[in-house]
Amino acid sequence: MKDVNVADEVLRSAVALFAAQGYANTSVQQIVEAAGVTKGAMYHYFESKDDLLFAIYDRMLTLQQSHLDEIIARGGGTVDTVQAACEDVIATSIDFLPEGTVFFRSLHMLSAPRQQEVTRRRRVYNDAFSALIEQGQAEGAFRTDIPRPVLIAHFFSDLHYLSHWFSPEGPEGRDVVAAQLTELYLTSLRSPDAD
Amino acid sequence: MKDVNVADEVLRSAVALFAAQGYANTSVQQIVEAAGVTKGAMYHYFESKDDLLFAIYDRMLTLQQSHLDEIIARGGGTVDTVQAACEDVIATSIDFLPEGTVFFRSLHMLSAPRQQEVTRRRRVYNDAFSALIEQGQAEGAFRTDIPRPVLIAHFFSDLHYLSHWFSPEGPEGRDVVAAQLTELYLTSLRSPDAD
DNA sequence: CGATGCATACCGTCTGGTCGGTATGAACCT
DNA sequence: AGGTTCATACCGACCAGACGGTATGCATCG
Repeated sequence: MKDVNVADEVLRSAVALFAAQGYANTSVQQIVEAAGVTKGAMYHYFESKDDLLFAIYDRMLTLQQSHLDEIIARGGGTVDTVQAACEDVIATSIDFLPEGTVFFRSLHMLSAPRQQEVTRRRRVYNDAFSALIEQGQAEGAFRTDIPRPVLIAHFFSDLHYLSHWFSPEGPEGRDVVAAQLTELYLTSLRSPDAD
Repeated sequence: MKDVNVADEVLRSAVALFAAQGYANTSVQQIVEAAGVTKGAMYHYFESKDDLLFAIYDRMLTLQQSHLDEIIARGGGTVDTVQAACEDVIATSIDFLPEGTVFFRSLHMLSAPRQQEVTRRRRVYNDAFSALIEQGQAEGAFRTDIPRPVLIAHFFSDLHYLSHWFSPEGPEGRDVVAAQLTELYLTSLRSPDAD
């Protein structure tokens, strides 16, 4: 009955601790204590500490991918699509702040082959976003005087930095901040000589 | 004669290793081996591993502060000042990419009191930048419909993310990227109804 | 000769991971 | 239905090694 529950609880605790203290600085003991289980139980579900970290990455990557797929499937007008995508992605990033922290900070702690897999799947995500913008450029809605990789990085930087300043207890709510950051980004992205 | 040299070499190696593998995942052994000295030598100059990390932070904070002081001292027209400041800060961040990586990632590894000091000095830096923008807002050059903390975060996010995508071997040089990111930021920052 | 600048050997602690064992319960045989 | 078997879920004591840090010793220099 606790079958899934234990693994889930361990993952939950691991995310919180990794985000707060970093992967290398968090011991397996701490994790299992926080999860209220024993080390034996944990090692029954995960092969190693590395395995545990990868499970977190896998979850996030899957979530990210399905999320973007859905957005693209919605399709429609390009500029509006990009705007909706940005707001959506930012809002989701806020919902998963601790996961995001781990996601961005702990790549180099993974074993080499897993690092490669994560990088590969991340690139897929990146490319999908890049394609959205390229489409907008083709329609003349987005500026083309700045290399697309820079435009992409300029957006992802906002996601990445969220955990360093955004607080759920802060004055602005999730959706407000998502809208504000999107507004800033789209303003800089729009073609100067658009309609 | 090697007085300063040893401590310097150790710091250099530490920055490179901390940036590449993280603080907690880097052993003192690795650092001294990379620096070509012994552990005894290192502990002659630094009290602890924590001390070593703090020395890196101290260097960066000092550099940052003097840098911003200089920019502000230059003064002049607000919008141009902000633009120059942005380009300058981004370019400098590129020059110190590994240091920046450590600077952003390893705060929570410092001992509590030192963490506070770093946070305090960081806030000073932040506030100075915020004041620059406030001035621009007062002159009607910058938008006021979005909270200033969000505007600030939107800028610092670019700095923070640099180490995740910028490569000195990439197609664009340091100054070009600095100019492009500044252009993007200032476009989103400018008041919609400016001259 | 004392102080500085190191080298070397060593220590206690904590880490990720292992391993023998047990409780539980479903499946199967008779 | 009662007994046997077997897999799964889990426990908790334990280990080898790596870690940060220290103590001691020695060479050099002023």
